[in-house]
Amino acid sequence: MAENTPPAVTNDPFRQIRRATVSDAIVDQLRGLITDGTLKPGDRLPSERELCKRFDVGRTSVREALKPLITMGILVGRGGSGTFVAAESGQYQKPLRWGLLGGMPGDLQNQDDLVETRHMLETNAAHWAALRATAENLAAIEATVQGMAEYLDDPAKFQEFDANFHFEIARAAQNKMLYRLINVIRGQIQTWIGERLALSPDRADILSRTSLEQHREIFAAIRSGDGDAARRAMDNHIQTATADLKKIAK
Amino acid sequence: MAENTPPAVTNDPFRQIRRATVSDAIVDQLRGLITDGTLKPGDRLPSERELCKRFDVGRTSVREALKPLITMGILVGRGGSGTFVAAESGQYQKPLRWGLLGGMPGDLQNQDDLVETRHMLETNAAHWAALRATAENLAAIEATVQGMAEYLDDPAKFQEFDANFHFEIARAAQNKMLYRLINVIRGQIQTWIGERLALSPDRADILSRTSLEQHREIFAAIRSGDGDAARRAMDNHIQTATADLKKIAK
DNA sequence: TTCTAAAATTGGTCAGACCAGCTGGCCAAT
DNA sequence: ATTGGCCAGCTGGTCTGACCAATTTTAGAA
Repeated sequence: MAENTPPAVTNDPFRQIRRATVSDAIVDQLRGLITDGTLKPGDRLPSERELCKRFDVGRTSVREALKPLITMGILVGRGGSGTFVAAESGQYQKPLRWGLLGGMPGDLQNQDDLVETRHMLETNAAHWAALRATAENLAAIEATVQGMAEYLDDPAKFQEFDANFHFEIARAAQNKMLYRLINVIRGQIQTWIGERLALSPDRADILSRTSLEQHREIFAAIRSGDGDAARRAMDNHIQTATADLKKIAK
Repeated sequence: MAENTPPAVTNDPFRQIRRATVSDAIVDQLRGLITDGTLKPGDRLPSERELCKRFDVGRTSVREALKPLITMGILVGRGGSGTFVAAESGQYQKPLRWGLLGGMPGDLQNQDDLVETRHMLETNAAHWAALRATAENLAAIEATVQGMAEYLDDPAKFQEFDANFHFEIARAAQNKMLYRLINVIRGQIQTWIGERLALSPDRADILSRTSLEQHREIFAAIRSGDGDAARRAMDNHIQTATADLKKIAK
């Protein structure tokens, strides 16, 4: 593994001197306003020209402060209308994706890392979901299972409910950090599944039926509050699903 | 948990339209050049004025493309010198931290999520490390254990080797994605440990001795290639360490 | 050759301008 | 009263040109 620059322990008393640039200071301030709730999702920021006057800086600096926040999905700029605080769900997706997958060539080893990490995250999510799921969580999960059953013959719809099933479990685990991770990694997995399935659409049907049965088992375990059973069920599901999809690749 | 906007399944035939901006296109292109290795860490980008001519756009657009990459730590701008590709470790640290911790708010729920996620990541890392550690990995891990033993009376040094112990295990798991996650989360945990330990420095000594013993057990399990034992040992270590630190908080 | 001071280069910032798209109000036609 | 077109004003996106401070390079002096 490359990934040098290990722990990077800095005992150096001569720290780096970095005078804050104007735009970075504005970034920090805006981030603070968002995290402390002064600016809530959907709120509209003052116009750039207005911010120039408020901060007493040039418009360049304001824009260069807004730009990173926009690129990372924390703000959204709508030309002609204004700049708005993005929905919370979008505020972490892009940086997380960049951080996890960024700078990594899409080679095979990487694919394996992805699948393995996903396995770890989702089995644990199932475990915690079994212990913590609320009534609403259970209802939401059950709804996705029913959706899958209903659309057994519509691969696109089926996959949609399949994905939602996993999302709802991640949500039921009541760990925001875990939810975010699964959300992002699941996105990658989903495209991978799509590629594989496109190779032999005829297989999709039988895979779906197996998958549905496994989802039912997972849900049953979660509903019964049995954390270990939920973990095992999810483990079993992911193992077989991954294996099946890899077989298709051949 | 807030985090609404679940899977965001849009069957709406009237999709959102968004025109691409110039700077975003440049961002994508630059990220591509970095990902595919055309631009390697340490490389110097053409000057902004040069990029203007290459892309045939205004300097504003070039700068607004560079700014997000700089803010996320993928590039570093040195005034008077140029803009450079950051070291690989810097390319995922900051984005990951932003995405995972969404600012840096130290609210309680967040802290629990952090500890729980860390537990999941590290126990799995130990498991895989036991199955995959190379001779070099084992040597590196052992070195950190020896370092801890040597600096039992120097809390700062001890913590440093402690942290490196966990980093080396993460590395030995041979999963780059997992390594990055642990790297970032460990950073947060480390500051948390520091805070707690500062509250009662006298406790540090006895905690260190217990910790060292547990590290030895983890290492032994990894060296023997027993994945389950390694997971249990790491689980035990983290559980007790977390509990002890939380007690200090009182 | 070595040292030093000037010149060129670079990122950071500002100001002013223009464009395309959005918003909201006004008004005529229905 | 509702609809649809129209227009003026505002907003973000982009471009240009300029200045500053820090750095790098160069050229000249020793």
